[in-house]
Amino acid sequence: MQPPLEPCSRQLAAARQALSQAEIVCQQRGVRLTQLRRRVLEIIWHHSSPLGAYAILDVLRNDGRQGAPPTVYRALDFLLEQGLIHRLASLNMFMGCRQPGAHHSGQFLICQDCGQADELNNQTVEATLHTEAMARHFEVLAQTVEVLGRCLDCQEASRHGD
Amino acid sequence: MQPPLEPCSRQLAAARQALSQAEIVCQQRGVRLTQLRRRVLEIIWHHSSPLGAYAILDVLRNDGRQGAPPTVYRALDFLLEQGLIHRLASLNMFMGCRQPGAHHSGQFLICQDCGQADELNNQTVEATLHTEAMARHFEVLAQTVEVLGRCLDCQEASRHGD
DNA sequence: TATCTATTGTTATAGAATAACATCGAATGA
DNA sequence: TCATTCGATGTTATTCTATAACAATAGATA
Ligand SMILES: [Zn+2]
Ligand SMILES: [Zn+2]
Ligand SMILES: [Zn+2]
Ligand SMILES: [Zn+2]
Repeated sequence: MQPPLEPCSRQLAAARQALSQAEIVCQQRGVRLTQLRRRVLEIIWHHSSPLGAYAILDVLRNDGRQGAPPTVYRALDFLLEQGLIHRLASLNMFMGCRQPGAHHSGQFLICQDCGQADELNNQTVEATLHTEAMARHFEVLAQTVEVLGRCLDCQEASRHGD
Repeated sequence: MQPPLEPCSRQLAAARQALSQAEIVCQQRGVRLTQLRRRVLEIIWHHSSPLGAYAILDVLRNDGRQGAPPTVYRALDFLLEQGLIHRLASLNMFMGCRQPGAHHSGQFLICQDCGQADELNNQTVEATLHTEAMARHFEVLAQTVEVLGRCLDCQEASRHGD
C-alpha cells in the first residue's frame, strides 16, 4: 500500500466543496460544525484514501492541537451521524461522502494495493438485500457492503512491475 | 444482547455435522484439521451466535488448554482459509459456514438485539457488485456484505416488552 | 534415526475504541 | 452584564482486537 500523499489540487478542490456542503447541511439541521469537526472532515478529504482514527489524530497533533483518541472519535461520530463520512468496517477507516444530506449506506470498492476506495450507490444491491431480509421477516437498519480488490491503476502497475 | 447460551441439541447436531464435513474437506485438500483447529471450530458451532476471538480463547482456557491470542487467531486463519468459517467485519466475530467446500463470501443478516447471524448466498447481490466493479475496471477479490437489523423474534420481543 | 517443516507455545506489542470524569465555552435568560 | 445551563472538548485510564518475533514441540520424510 502506497504511503499517504500530499493533497493534490483536485483533492483540495473536493475538500473545499465538501466542507461548504457540510456547512450548509449542518446549518439546515441546526447542528454545530465546530472547528474540530470541520478540521477532521477536512483532514479526511485532503487524503486520497480512507484514513484511520489514529492517523487523523496524528494530523491534529501536528496542527499543534492537543488531543486524545476520544477527541477524534467524537468528531467522527458526529460526522457519521450527519452522513458526512462513511466508516469502512473491513478497514476500520473513514472516508468522505460525496452525497451527504440524504442518509445512505452506500457500497464501496476498496483497492487492496493503493488503499483508495470508491463509493457506489447501487439500488439493486440495496433493494435485493432488503427483499432477502423481508423474506426472513428481518428488519433492516443498516447495510455494510464492501468489495475488496484492485483498481485499474494497480492492475496495470503490477503487470508492468512483473 | 442476550448472554451466550449453552448449546442446545440442535446446535450440537449442527456442530457434529459441520465437524464431520470439515474432516472430509480437509482430508480431500491434504491439510490438517488438528485438535486445536477442530476444537475452535467446535466452539464456534456450539454457540448460537458469532463469537469473538477472545471469547473463543476463554473457552479454550476453560478446557484447561494453555493459550494466548495467537493460538486462536492462527486457528481462525486456517479455518477462514479453508472456508469453514466466516468473519463478520462489522462485529469482529466469527461464525461457521454451512456450505464449506466451495469458497464464497456470502451475505449476512445480523440481529443487533440477540446477536444471531444468518448467512445468505444471493447470486444477484454478488453478480450486481461484480458488474458494478467491472464497469469501473475493478478486479474483485472478496466481498463483505453484512446487514444489521432485528430478527423476527427480537421484533416481537420488543413489541411485547413495551 | 536424523532431519526438516508445520504447528503450537510464549512474551510482548501494536492498533482500535470506549468509559469516566474534568474543564471549557457558547447560548440563554435574569 | 452576569449567572446558569448544556453541549463540546480535554484528560486519564482501560478494554478489546490483532499481530510480531522467537522458542519449543510434534509429524512427516529420508
Ligand atoms: Zn455516501
Ligand atoms: Zn489501487
Ligand atoms: Zn458460507
Ligand atoms: Zn434477534
